[in-house]
Amino acid sequence: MTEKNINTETIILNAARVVFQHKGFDGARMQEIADEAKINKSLLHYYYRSKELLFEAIFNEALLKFIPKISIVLSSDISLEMKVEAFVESYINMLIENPFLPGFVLNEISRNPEKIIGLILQLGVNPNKLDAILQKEIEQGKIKNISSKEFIVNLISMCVFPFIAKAIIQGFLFGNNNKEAQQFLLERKKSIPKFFMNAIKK
Amino acid sequence: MTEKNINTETIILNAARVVFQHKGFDGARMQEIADEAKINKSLLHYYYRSKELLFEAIFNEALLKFIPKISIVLSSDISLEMKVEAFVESYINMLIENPFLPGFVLNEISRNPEKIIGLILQLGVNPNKLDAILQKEIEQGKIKNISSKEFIVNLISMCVFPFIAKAIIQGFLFGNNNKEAQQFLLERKKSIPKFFMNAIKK
DNA sequence: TATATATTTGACCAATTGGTTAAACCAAAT
DNA sequence: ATTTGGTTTAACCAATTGGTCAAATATATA
Repeated sequence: MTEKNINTETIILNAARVVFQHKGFDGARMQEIADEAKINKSLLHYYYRSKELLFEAIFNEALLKFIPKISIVLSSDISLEMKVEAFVESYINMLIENPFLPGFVLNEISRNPEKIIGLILQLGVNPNKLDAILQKEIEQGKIKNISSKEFIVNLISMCVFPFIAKAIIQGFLFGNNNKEAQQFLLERKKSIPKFFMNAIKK
Repeated sequence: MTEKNINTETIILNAARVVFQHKGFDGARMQEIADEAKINKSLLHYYYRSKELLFEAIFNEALLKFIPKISIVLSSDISLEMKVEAFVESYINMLIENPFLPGFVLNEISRNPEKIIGLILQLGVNPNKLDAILQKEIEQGKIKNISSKEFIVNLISMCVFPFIAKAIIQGFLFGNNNKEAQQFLLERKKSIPKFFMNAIKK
């Protein structure tokens, strides 16, 4: 009972994840999610009362995965360069496993910004820690003067954007060759930290 | 007659642009576009036979604006650094005027990649020119070794991504202070070229 | 085994939505 | 003034969609 229960719920969530991430809230159809899960449509409403609630379950999970857990990397006792390397490596690995995540999350946020304000404040990211680290490095003359905001926005931009724009990059720069485009994304695990550290090192 | 004709058509396009860019194809309602244009819904179908056709008109226009016209900047007779500055300046100006453009275009592309393959091939971007320029600079020892693909992807990532992620950046880094976040985007016209050139200069 | 409880299904519904159509309207030409 | 052409509207329609409900089925409990 409980096991079957959990199982069905997982099946539903997996199906909903696929459909919502590909089509967005407006484009997704409850029937399509039911088909994907190979269950009756009514069963969706049995476990999640409405499309809204089912979507929220998927979206919250996606948002948590999308928000990089920088603090873990930051608090480790390694050089800034290695921190950047470790962050990019783990974040791009996540993106390769969840290529539709960024587009999905960012799109739904901009479609409904008010809804996530609460979630964001709840998560409570503190840029202070990064601020302190950067300040020390700057004072020691190791890196150029850069704000933590620029630092984090530039780094995440270079990691995430190519995944959002993969189709267009693949079309324009790789003659629609999927393999080459995919390889390009992979290699960025190495090229981004190199590029990034060159930009800030003194 | 003709004047009125053109006028109505423009009114419709303006209304459709607003609604489609905010809600996407699936989220947009023909009735809402009609309301925005303050006309009868049937009139939409009189000028554009279907939602699809009206959407295509908006999307093609948006795609053309979104694809940076790099060649213009590239062919001018100024240093690479100034080319980068000019490109970022003009591109971010466009983004400030059309903040919803990137999310709209990229989202609809990833929702329907096949449809734009034709458009892309038609536009025919040639990275060769940029390739040649970079190669020369590298040989002259002015910049580090970097492929034109990395060059263009990194540059455009840093320009575009913050606009797609504005809501989340504003929430996390600026305590939902719109003005500060907007100011941040503006200042990137200067900070991106500086950061970027530091990364590639030798 | 019999009873109660939870799960799954098929049939159905009300609301929404893109689209159609015939009639009304309006400006210019005759 | 009447006709003619394109333009605009109101009423309507068929299909889709999220959601409901009662019946059926499986599962656990007594």
